[in-house]
Amino acid sequence: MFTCKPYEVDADMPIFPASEDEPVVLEHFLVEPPCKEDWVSGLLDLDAFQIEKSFNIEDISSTFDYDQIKLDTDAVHTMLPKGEEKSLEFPSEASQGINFGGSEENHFDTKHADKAVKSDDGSCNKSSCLGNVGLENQSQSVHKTGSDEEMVKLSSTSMPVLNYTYNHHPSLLDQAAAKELDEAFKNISGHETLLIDKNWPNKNNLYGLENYAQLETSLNLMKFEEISTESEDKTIFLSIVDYCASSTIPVTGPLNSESISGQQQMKRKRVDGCESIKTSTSDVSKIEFCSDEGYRAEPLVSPKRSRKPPRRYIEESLEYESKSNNKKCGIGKRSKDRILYDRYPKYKWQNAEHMVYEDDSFNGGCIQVPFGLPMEREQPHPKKNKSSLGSGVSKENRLLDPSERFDVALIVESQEDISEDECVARSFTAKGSTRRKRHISWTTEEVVKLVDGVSQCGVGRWTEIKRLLFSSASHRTSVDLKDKWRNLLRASCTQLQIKEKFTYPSKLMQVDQGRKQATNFVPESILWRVRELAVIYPYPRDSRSKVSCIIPAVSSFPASTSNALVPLSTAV
DNA sequence: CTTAGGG
DNA sequence: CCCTAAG
Repeated sequence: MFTCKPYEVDADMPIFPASEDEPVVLEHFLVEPPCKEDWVSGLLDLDAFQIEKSFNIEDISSTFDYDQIKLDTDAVHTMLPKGEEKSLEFPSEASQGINFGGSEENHFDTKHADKAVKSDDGSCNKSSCLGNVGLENQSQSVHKTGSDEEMVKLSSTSMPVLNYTYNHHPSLLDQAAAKELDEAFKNISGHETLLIDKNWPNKNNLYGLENYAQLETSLNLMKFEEISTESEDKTIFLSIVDYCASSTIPVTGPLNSESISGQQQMKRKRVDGCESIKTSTSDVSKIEFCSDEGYRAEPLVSPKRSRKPPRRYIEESLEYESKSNNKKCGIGKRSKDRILYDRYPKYKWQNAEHMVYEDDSFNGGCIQVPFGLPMEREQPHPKKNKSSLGSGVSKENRLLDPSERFDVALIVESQEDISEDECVARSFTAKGSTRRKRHISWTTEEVVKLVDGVSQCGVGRWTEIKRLLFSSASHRTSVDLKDKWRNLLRASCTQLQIKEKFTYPSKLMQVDQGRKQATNFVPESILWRVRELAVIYPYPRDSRSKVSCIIPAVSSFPASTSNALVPLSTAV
């Protein structure tokens, strides 16, 4: 409907139905603001401009918007009789106001357009509305000054300049308004410490200054023609729009994509406003064109832009929720955190990335991760996720249970438990968070199977063994097998070594039997077998060394091993 | 992805 | 069990 045309085009635009003056004026302003830099130089103390105070680009964008809004509202409020305030926010309202004519004064921000329209529309307003005209003008002026401030802010951010601007049009500004503006400015921008793109001022200030000049011109115009005529209003509006648009441009350059997106938002809003306006009068539409152009004048309308929360952010928050819902695990968050922290002190918690979320910059409406509740860190390597997902159920049963460490023996592995764990695990692993897999102690049967598997497939062929013998045991991964084998190897080594200290025969066997019952102590027979297998299939390195140590022992008990081996493996 | 190895 | 490196 209303396509925004670059304002150069506007100059040529045939679109000015209303009064001839307007086009002229518009052209005037649009094409070339009178005495830009000279004027600017005169107005601003360039020296005062401090490069150090250059802005944080991001801040600029945000502050910019905010300021505008704030300024508009505050200024208007102060300036205008009560009841007017309401209209400020939305163009639609403004348009209505325009149509009805009565309440138009109220709609400034939406802005000048509204005003202009209104003034155009209802001539009555000016006369009848008190100082409506006056007010409007004032408000406009205020508004402008506000924008001026912004300009200043953009350019130098130095208060002196601001003051200067205020003084510059004392007549136009209500002091109270000025104060408020000032305060608002301070509060908002708050930080004088600004960011610093040292290049920024150089590049952009001129531009801003130009705009500023334009503004000034418009202001002057207003001044001179205090009794605002429609054309004037429009011109003013245009100039302002112009200013906004042009001012935004330089900002965008240095700004990153974020700012751009924000501007887009603003643009959208602006369009809305324009539409509403357009409905009211053709003149307005014209104005709208000017404003709409490729540049975004939005800042006038748009509320403070809040950053879109990063995707990961959202995910995390969601995950957090899901976690909180997962109470069934009975895992206190605290304990979880503690364990996690213990386990992954380095990259899970200390990583600065998460700290970012605590940054103030996300104040806006974006989703925040609760500070007190550290999110689980995303797995550094995608590998983890993949493995858990890829191997199907293999790793899913991750449960973070502090008790797991202690009462291992009490946990009798059962498929039910596992499945339950799986659910839990999935929710957690979705994010790649690393939950420690629930400890499921190896049963003797499993050990035997493992040993059998090793004897069949050989050491190191863990995936194969898993496929053949542990396909049903989802909770045992090839890695687990490997680990277990290693443990068995060690156990065999140590246990047998210990054993050697005793007089060989039956005594120890009995002891082992007793232990076996208490804990899941691996039956010696199995250990023997393990050792034998270790000899046959030398386990990579350390096993070799171990085995080498052990081997003599094995050789020393050849009979027992051979005896125990066959029957036990099969029997157990 | 699979193994080997260190923790 | 976890994590990482290496192939």
